[in-house]
Amino acid sequence: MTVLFSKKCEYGLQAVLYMAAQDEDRICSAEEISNKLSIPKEFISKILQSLTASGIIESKKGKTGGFRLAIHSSKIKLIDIVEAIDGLESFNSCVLGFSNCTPKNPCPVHKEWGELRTKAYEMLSSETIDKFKEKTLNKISVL
Amino acid sequence: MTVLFSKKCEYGLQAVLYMAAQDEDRICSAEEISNKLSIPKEFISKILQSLTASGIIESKKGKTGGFRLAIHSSKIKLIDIVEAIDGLESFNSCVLGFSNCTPKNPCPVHKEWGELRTKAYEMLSSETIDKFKEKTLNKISVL
DNA sequence: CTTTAATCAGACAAAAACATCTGATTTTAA
DNA sequence: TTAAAATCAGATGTTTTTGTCTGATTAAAG
Repeated sequence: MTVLFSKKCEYGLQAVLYMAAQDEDRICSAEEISNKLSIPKEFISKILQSLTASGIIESKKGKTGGFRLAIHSSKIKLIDIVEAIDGLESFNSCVLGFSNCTPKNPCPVHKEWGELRTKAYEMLSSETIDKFKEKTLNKISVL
Repeated sequence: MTVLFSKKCEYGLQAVLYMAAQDEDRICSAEEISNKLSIPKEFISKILQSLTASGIIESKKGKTGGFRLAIHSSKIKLIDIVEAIDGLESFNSCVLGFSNCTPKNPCPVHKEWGELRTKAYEMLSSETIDKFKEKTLNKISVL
């Protein structure tokens, strides 16, 4: 199979976008996120826990507990979520799997792939997630 | 982790590029490929078997047996190898993992990601692997 | 105070990906 | 003719990823 992000990361991205699309300060339970996004509850719970540890979201314990953004959506980029879950290694490793792939010892597609990778990185880091609020709401409404 | 191609696919790409960089019609054993590219022998053997089944390479059995391209390197593109091993599904599925991600029900990054995906596809399908011969030889020489 | 409903921590289980093993068959060459 | 060296097919084993379970803790509300 070919994948860009792990399932964990996909789910994490979805969940954070979901929370960013809610009314400010509203708390979402893991169960709500699980239901709305069709993600296994126990699995998304674990992912939300790790995002809490990363400081991207914060949790409230006890009855009426749940999660919300720990920082304003105008300060969170998609790449921050990717970095917290999958790390940034793939933006720095050879697409063909060759070791020691550097400008001095490039793989056959080094230059071309490097450009693409840079564009992907830019896409994930140029906009903050508040920009996605409306699009996220539209998407969620049809799930 | 974040990955573009599976390990199988990376190894397959490396192996086919390696064979394409050899003198025409020269046969390479799985062991040679394993040694030169530092890929576990039994694993690359399996991958070579499946590439043989796909018709990209051909095998010769018995002593002095091995593998070579089944078609000229001027007719093989990287995407053909990717398709044979990983399939093309990822070029047609949502980067955020949303279901039913279409122009009508786009995910928040649908348009931007679509453009990148198209560029990646073009990179893999625009050139045939005979173009990579020299670069491959250079790369292999330092492994 | 007790019940309820949530997160949290860590163990456990299942599935997929990665890798290896075994034995059969094929072919070359001594 | 036989030994050696290769592919082939299928089973098996290992590791990583994905997903689940259990019990503890926390906090609100009856």
